[in-house]
Amino acid sequence: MAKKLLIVESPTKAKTLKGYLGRGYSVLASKGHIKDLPKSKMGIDLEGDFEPHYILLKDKRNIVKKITQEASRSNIIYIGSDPDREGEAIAQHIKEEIEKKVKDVPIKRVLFYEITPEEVRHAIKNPTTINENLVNAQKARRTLDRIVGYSISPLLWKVIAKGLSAGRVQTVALRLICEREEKINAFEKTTYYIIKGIFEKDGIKFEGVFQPAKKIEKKDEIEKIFEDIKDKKFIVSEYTVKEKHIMPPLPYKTSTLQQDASRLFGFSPKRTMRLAQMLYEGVEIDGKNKGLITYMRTDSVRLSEKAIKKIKEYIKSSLGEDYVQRGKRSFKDKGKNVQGAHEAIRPTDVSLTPEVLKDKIDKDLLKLYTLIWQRSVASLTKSAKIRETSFVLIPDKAPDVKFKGKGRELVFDGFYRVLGTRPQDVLLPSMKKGDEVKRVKLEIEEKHTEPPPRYTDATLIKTLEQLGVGRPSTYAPTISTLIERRYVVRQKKTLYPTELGMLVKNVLVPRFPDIFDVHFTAKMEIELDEIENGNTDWKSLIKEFYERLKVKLEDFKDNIKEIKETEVVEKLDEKCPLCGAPLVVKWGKYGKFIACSNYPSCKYTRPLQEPEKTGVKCPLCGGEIVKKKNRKGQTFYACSNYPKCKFTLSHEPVAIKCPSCGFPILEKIKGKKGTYYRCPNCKKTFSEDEIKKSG
DNA sequence: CAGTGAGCGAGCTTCCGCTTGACTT
Repeated sequence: MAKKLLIVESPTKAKTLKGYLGRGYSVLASKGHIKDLPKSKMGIDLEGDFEPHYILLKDKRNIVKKITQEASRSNIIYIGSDPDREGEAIAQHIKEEIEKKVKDVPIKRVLFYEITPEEVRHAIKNPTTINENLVNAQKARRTLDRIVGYSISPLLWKVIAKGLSAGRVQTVALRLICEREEKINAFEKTTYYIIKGIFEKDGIKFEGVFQPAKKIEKKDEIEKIFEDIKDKKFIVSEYTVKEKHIMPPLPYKTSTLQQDASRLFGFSPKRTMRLAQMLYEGVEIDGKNKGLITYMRTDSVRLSEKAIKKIKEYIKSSLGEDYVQRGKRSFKDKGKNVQGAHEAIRPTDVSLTPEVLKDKIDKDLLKLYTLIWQRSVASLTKSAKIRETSFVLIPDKAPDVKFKGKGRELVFDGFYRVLGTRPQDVLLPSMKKGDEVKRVKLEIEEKHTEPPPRYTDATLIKTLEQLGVGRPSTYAPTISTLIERRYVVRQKKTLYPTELGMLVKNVLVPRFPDIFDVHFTAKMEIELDEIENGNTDWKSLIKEFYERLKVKLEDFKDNIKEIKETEVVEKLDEKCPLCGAPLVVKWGKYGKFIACSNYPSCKYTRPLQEPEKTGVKCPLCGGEIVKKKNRKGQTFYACSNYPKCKFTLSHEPVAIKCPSCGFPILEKIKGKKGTYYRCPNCKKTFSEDEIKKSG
């Protein structure tokens, strides 16, 4: 019978700990939060004391039951949820639930900063109590997010369409994407000119470019310079050689892993996380289950002492002493708490090289694992060294026309050897000041200034992280939400705002400028730090926040009609065929539609775009068959008399009589082996040849 | 492989952050 109970968040972690602690311990996982605000209502007394009314999550009932059962059989209970704000709240909630059922069993809080037998033993030997300040900071964070989300989203339902949403994180992400689009639209392309030269010395050709500090936008201006120098001698006026060290990259954390997986493999953040989770939970290797990487939701780039030692040993034995990074590398991330809940994302066992795992795990898993493995090993490999040479050439008697260029040579590959890539060398001849070089070719090149690029998953996540908006567990879901709400579409890797996304951003940002300011979250974090340090009372912070917000909410509500009329609904020149009132374009759940301005007394509506006609008559009612889209965006064909007539087809109809049963139309189906036809009535299929023969 | 689908007008939508499953066809 187990006498001690330990509760952690992740089931995988629980399994590992069980292995360390052995008999005498029962280890259970809460699988994240067990309590939260109710989904169906605000759950906060906004006119009272702002205490959040957390309820037990439905899908955690069984887990909590198991925890309390096990608790009643234990002499002592340790709660080892993650050592951070959310983890502390989880600990508090677990404690509350246990205390409802089990009395007189001591409940302790333990903090694991690392999952190693020594660290775990140390943590259990030094238990503490729940840190109320951290719990309060979580309450503040949670209530603020709920208040923002649940009081602003309904405004969108009233003004645009039901089902829409707004939030501290998603609306800022949307804002970034939309404002970038506005910048692109406002961008004015300018043309400017440079002169590119190919030179030669000692049989080596190289490139130098004349690019004046002030851009030359007039063609005749550059032509004048060109004419002036085109036949002149070119002399080396400057030549410098520098050795530079290139630092190895830091190990991966969630955000950087998502960025690279997107950039290199085109994986969406969602897919990356699914794959990483599989690597974390473990893969069957030679009949044994083995977790291949450390936890994948982390904002830390710290590596454990033990891991550093192992990886350095690996580097020494595989690449030699010369490649092992000396001294201790600081993994500090801009003064952030290095003692966070998790390590960087790294392989659990560096000796399991990608080569070893080849053929043992799925292709995509191997791709991601390779990335993680290489990056972790590279982070402890020596810097690379390059020799960089830069030169300036000037045409004879024209010292202002400087042709500049750079050469580059990798003299020590260092960590590049682990990554399997290296910067391309650019070779230059040896030169010294005063040398003359041979002019091979000079030409004017037209250049254009470029607008800023649209965000991709990778660049959006990078920006959000830099702003401190969102957490490792939310980067992927945030982008998914924007796409689900139809605020944003992803094409290839690029994120484009939709018309709806722009509308939502334009309605919200000017009316709630501080909340949807890109720096709001960073400011909030400073306040939360004060709560965590015990310097601020969380309730007064939230009260003050809400008092300010309330004014803006009221303003918005007072102006709903006006906002709708001036910013959302578009008036048409057309009159309603039923009542003669003007028609308008409104927003619905599935996009825009045309409706009568007299709603609700007149209920006339029609789709904004007439569905495309196929020219084929409906075999049931004689109406027209039109091309439509279902709510998933897939096309199908249906009778234009819907809902009176419910005839539908999944493929394009053609007015050909079925050779078998005489049904008036056939479906044209594009299969893998070519096009064939099928009768919707008798279901028989016909090849193109058979159709031609039967006429 | 086959084959469903659409309503935008009265009962519900929505937030962020922690973590992983699963009533059956």
